Amino acid sequence: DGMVGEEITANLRTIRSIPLSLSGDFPSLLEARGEVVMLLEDFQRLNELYEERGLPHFANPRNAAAGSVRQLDSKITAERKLTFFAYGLGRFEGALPSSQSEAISLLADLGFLVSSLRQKALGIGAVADYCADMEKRRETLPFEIDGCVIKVDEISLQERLGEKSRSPRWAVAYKFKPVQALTRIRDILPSVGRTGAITPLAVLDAVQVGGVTVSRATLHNMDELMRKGVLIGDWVVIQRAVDVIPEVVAPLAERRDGLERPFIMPDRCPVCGSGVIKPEGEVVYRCEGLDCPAQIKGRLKNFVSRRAMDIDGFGIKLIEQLVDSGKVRDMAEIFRLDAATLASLERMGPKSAQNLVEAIEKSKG
DNA sequence: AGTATTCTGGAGGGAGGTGA
DNA sequence: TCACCTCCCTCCAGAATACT
Repeated sequence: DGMVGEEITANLRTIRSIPLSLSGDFPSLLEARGEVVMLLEDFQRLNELYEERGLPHFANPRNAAAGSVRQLDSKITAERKLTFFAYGLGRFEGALPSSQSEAISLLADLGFLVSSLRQKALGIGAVADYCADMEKRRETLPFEIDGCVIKVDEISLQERLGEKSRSPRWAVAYKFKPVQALTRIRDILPSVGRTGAITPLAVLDAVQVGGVTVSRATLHNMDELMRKGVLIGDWVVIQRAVDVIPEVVAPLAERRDGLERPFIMPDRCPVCGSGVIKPEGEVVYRCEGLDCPAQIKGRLKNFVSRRAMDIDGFGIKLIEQLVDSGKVRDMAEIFRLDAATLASLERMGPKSAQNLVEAIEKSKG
């Protein structure tokens, strides 16, 4: 996140397209930004190798590349064969290029691999043509892509445009149409989140979409479900929104056989049995229960996963046990657990329980 | 009024813990 | 030692909410 992260230098040194020394007239300080990818050819070869070794296949190049970079043993990373494409400059000391395209040419001169598909386009028409052309050529490329990045070329204009909190205003992604697939909705379940929001969740017949097995998809809320007109038992088109989140696009009404039935929002929370209300002006239905285990677990999970508390090995499973046994309803209560409960936790044995006990003892100090 | 941020959902895969 | 399990992290759309 800019402050905390993983040390992957040793792994990156195994990537051949990252030069270990720069060539030509290089600046005194250079931060090369880019992307690590696994070429389709290398992905296929890797899976063949794993096949020979009797190991499971990798599902897709993107996750295989992400996992390879995180390896603790760089020998494994070296074997995976990754490729690095440089696409921009970060910190820099020296004669700064005046445009994005010059910056990329500079990176190439210094010995970095840069994309040969990049192109300068004058005007939005040329940009649109380029994107359309790339979408056509998508299947023939040596790596998977899901779109194009369009950048303002002149650095002075980039500086005038500035940045938003997480992304610059001078660059935008154009995403291709997502890959779609057909499957059937087995059931729609009401799922209770940490805020009590009850979300209709489609349980699907598992189907492959863009290198991933999809078996569940959120329908967000009742309005969204009604707008799409989805029934339990429907054949539906699904897609991965921008290649990540599974989404139900639309039902195929012509495939209905009359056995489909609508999802009805329960009037009692499926987890705690409390009433379900739809607050005025809101889209979501909510569980009214103050002690709803689903909400408590959700809140505690969220709290822990955001590392608000620095307890090593503090397990979600342990939280669930504490909530299920009725011993804990919020974070503060964890620190007020009585001696008998702590003792029984310690007897449970798992390291996470002992870590928790230790953390609580420390907090009392 | 318009823009930014936060929250929520699911899947894949690595790391590390657990138990036989 | 090995198989299995849990957890974490990442991605982004849509809704709600916060901020300018």
